[in-house]
Amino acid sequence: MSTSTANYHHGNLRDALLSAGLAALEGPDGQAPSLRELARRTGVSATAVYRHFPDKQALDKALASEGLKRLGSEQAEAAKRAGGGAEGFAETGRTYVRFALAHPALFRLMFTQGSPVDDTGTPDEARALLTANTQALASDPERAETLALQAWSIAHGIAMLMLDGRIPADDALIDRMLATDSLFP
Amino acid sequence: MSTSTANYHHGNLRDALLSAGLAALEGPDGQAPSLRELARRTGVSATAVYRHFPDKQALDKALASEGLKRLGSEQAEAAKRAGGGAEGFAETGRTYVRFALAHPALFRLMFTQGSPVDDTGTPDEARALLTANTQALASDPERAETLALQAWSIAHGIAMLMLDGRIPADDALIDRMLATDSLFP
DNA sequence: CGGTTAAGTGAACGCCGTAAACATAGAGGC
DNA sequence: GCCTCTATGTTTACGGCGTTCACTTAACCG
Repeated sequence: MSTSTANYHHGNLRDALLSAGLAALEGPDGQAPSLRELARRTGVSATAVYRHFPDKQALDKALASEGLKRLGSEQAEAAKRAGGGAEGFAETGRTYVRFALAHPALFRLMFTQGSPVDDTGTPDEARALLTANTQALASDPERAETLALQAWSIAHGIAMLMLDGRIPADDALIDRMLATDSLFP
Repeated sequence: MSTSTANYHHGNLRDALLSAGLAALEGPDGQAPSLRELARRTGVSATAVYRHFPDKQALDKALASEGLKRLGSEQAEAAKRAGGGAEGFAETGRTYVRFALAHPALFRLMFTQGSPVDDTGTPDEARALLTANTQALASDPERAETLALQAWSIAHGIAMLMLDGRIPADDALIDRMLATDSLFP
């Protein structure tokens, strides 16, 4: 009856759902929102979602992919701000952990969905940064890949253990644990 | 009718549920079992579970706690087999990651439930091993705790990234990434 | 303008965790 | 040996979930 019929054909439900999803993931509950809840918030019936995503997991993957994109750009910006090089690389690590603490539910979602490289073949920005940095910084190019995986693992481990409450989520502690000279000889 | 009335009062439903839960977590689906599914497998109504656990999360916590106990004893055994010392410590790290790969669903559950130190105050064996080893091995005792958290983080990061399919779950790769001399100067 | 199709709807299914009321086995006191 | 009490089960029911199905409606295209 009201003008709300104007958006019966919603215009862009897909984007609206993703925005609502990202917003919900930032909420205080730290819980991934249900499909029905998301539909409710968007003012649409639950089944309408299926016109844009084959199932809930597809929606989650889209959210995860957006999260990965944001992490990558935050890391790139942080590295640039630090002037690149070794200090820039260290900054990508700190940014990784801080991102996880700032967006816990999104960060979890990013990793419980399967790897996003399946379809395109090109890696996300975060991963590209990692390999580029380690290749530039490793003395022995043979060790570059191992170094990359080690650096990723320690940042990811810190992030996860802090998210899961096993380690205090302390900014100074992040710096201390990621101090490169104490880690890599 | 049959002798099945013999276990109407089940004897030890609590333990039966935990066994069924641990068995289900080893299953190929890699999914935590539902409360109802667990009750079904144990041959009992769903609500019977509530006589032994206040809610599903309590059941999950009990399963997680058992998982932590098993991880700790596997680590202790591995360290002893390696003769203790630095090599023993390194072995606890490898065991940590291998445990995660061998019991993915259980390992995940162990960390998505809150820290188990809440009630008793005494840490689990895995954690006790970690602090003992790092205190014994650190040159500077001030750095021992940082070293402990770094070692934990890298093992946990490797485990998680492998479980989530971000890094190939390769035994040789585990060894390479955890090689202590390449990590800690 | 009329018909096809993309994008919405509501009802229904079988799961889930959980609450409430009821039933029974077995232990302990008389 | 009975009676009662309590621990441990059962059935039924509720609301929420993801998903399927049959349907309506808006919008576009020839």
